[in-house]
Amino acid sequence: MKYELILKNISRFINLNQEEQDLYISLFTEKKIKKKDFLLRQGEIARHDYFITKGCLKVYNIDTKGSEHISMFAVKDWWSGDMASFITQQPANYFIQALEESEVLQISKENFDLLFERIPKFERFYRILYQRSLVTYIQRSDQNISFSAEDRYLNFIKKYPSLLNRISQKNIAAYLGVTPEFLSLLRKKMASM
Amino acid sequence: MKYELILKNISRFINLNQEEQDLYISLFTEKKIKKKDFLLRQGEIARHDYFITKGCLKVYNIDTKGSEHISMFAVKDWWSGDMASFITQQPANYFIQALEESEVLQISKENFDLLFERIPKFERFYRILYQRSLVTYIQRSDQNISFSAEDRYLNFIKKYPSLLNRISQKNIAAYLGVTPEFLSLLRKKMASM
DNA sequence: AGAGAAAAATAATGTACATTAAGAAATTAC
DNA sequence: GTAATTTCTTAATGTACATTATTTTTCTCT
Repeated sequence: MKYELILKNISRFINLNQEEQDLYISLFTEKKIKKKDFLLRQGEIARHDYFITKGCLKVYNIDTKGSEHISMFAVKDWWSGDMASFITQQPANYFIQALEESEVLQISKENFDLLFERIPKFERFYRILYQRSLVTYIQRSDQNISFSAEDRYLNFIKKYPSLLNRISQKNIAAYLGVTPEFLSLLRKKMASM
Repeated sequence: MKYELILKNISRFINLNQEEQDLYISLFTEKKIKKKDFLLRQGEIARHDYFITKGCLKVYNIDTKGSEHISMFAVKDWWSGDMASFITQQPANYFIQALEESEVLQISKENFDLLFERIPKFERFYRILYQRSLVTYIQRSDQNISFSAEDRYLNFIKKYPSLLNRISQKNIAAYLGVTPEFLSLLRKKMASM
């Protein structure tokens, strides 16, 4: 069944009875996205938060010089969205674009707010989810500043082993924060060792 | 009264009655730290989480090459700690050291767990607190990879205006991820414009 | 207040990565 | 299935920042 994956994801941190499960699922709608289509663009308001059930998307922004920086890749069983924009309902800083034909479950801001009213247990779920994400992002923010491109590439491979041969080097470079030219050079150098 | 600050901090997101306030405060103990003393060292288990009521501390790690990288400065009215170690009770990656004579309120892991049992509202408090921190760290992790040292310096001044003349350039450099020599050069260059 | 230690400034040289440009290989589109 | 686009590779040159070393300034301790 379609909602198994999201219910299993939730059950990592909280238990829901049947009634709660039904209510929870009723707050989501399904959405299919074709390759290269956008869930969100910089400047729009993020009306939804997303749970990925199939495919792969990238969350990125374009800086003042026009370069693209990928903040995360969202794959099956991951949550994604522009949290700042979703929470504050201010214009988004990020684009979310499908790298493959993908499927997501989306929840609107209204339903997200409703969720906490109806099933307060979800405060706990998100407390723990955010706590874990925080640990990851604190680490990543430290690593981005102190690790070489080669170290970050090795980390990328560890973190997203399934993506290495699934997405373009151009996108990997944009995630690492280097030019595609330099990544190409790096890989050549690493292969020769 | 000593606990006004922390109660006011909490009240940003949840309301506590008198009884809850008393219980909450009973879970903390006060601690004074002399300049240069440590609340935590890399390799130790983080037994406490901290709320700063006075002074200034730095949270940093030492990488494999021996360089120091400052992850955050903790000042009055901020929360601090090594979250990964505190939650998992595994060895810490971070040092927490006082840059000035400081005072904190500390809560133990046991009391932190107890808090959620006794006053479930705190799930909500931390859900919102972590949500906000996440937005900050996602931004910072993106900026660390795409911004120049000069941009990051300007951001530092915006984020910590009170610290600019309070802490050494050496520490600012370790926060920015550059050498003190380069920061000195940067400042000279920026002053002459 | 004065000695010693730590921080900051300056400068020379080195390195990781960017930029630009051009050709080769792989994808996409009709 | 071939043209058109996009991606990848390679190479030359440029730049932001690191490293090392020396001197000057500021802070710390008793």
